[in-house]
Amino acid sequence: MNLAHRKRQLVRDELAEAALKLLAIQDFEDTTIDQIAAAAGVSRRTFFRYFQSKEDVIVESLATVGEELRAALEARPTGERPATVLRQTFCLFEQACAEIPEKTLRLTRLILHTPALNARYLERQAEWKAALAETLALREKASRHDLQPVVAVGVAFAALDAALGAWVAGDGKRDIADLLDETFTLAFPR
Amino acid sequence: MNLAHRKRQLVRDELAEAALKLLAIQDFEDTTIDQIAAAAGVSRRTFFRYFQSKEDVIVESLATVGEELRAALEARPTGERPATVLRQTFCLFEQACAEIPEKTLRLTRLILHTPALNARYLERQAEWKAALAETLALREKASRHDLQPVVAVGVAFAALDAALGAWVAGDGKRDIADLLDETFTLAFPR
DNA sequence: GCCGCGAGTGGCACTCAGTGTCAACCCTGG
DNA sequence: CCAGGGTTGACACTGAGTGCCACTCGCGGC
Repeated sequence: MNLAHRKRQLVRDELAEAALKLLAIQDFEDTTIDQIAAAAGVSRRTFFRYFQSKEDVIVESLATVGEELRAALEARPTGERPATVLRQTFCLFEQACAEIPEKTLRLTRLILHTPALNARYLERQAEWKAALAETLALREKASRHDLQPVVAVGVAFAALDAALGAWVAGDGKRDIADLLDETFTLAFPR
Repeated sequence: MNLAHRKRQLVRDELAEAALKLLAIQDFEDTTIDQIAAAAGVSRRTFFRYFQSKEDVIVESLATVGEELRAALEARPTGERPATVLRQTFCLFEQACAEIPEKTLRLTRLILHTPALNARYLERQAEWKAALAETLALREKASRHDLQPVVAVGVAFAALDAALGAWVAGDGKRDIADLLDETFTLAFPR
């Protein structure tokens, strides 16, 4: 049973890697699923047994981020002001950028510069926002329809977007942690 | 020449109206372009001469908002702080919500609740953000890579998103201007 | 060793979005 | 009357995504 599971993971990784290799030499729009499947040595039909769409091969790497963000937020000590809680929660992104910088940079640039991928990313981000707003509302004991947590999370993601945009614009030269510090200070003054 | 132009506009409106009528009775995903074209009395091919995609029939109504926002921002008197400038700029949305509330509410709910439409809307929003950030940067005489205007605009849209979300969640019962005041106060404290 | 069973796979056919092409058809101006 | 651009419908085609079915392979039971 565990062997079958690892075999599945193998094909999955093979497909994702084949997609990334193809996207290094041609545009996302020009890349067909037939090409990706052929490069991974499986049929087109099998591709769709692993990913729901062409975009998912790339964006799939963000699948677990939502739960990780929620867990990171819940782990923060009570009493911290929302701005600090959210800033610390976003340390999650710093880690990815620091551990494998060139791959993360390439992937981030790809997602931000490809309309179809950007759309899927924003879809994911909307889920993260909802999850974090809910968790933050519980934390702050806000009433159900209080807009404060929703706005705070939205502002935090505005800071994240600005920081990531500047990060790829500067080819990853500036430290993402510094950029996040700067945008958070601007977004949550005082 | 002007007659031909009005004829074009007629077909365009017919298609948009047919789409809205269909979406009142069935989901966006279940609605095919054949259905919309047939309802408007034209061929499928003609549909694509007026709209680039199925989503565009709905989102097309937002086509001019980008330039309108930019113009509204440029019209604000110098010396106003960014938070005030952006709040006043967004009065544009209040007008639409006030003039034809039930149609705007239906359209907004549709766009926010349909993944494909939401994706196109966010794409548009990204363009608006870029335009406003550029204009604001000129206004504030910020240096080219200053993050302040980008963050300010992002924060403003976080406030807009929260307000619009609450507006449709409350079925338009609460005044959108009040909601924007509330979310802007939360997003730009002091 | 054989049989059955479930999971993974490939192939095929199908729908639907979106695009290129071409012939027919206005309307308008000369 | 006719020559022109602009609009249209029909057809064919690619590519995304889905449903279906037959095949295979590894496994435990008999």
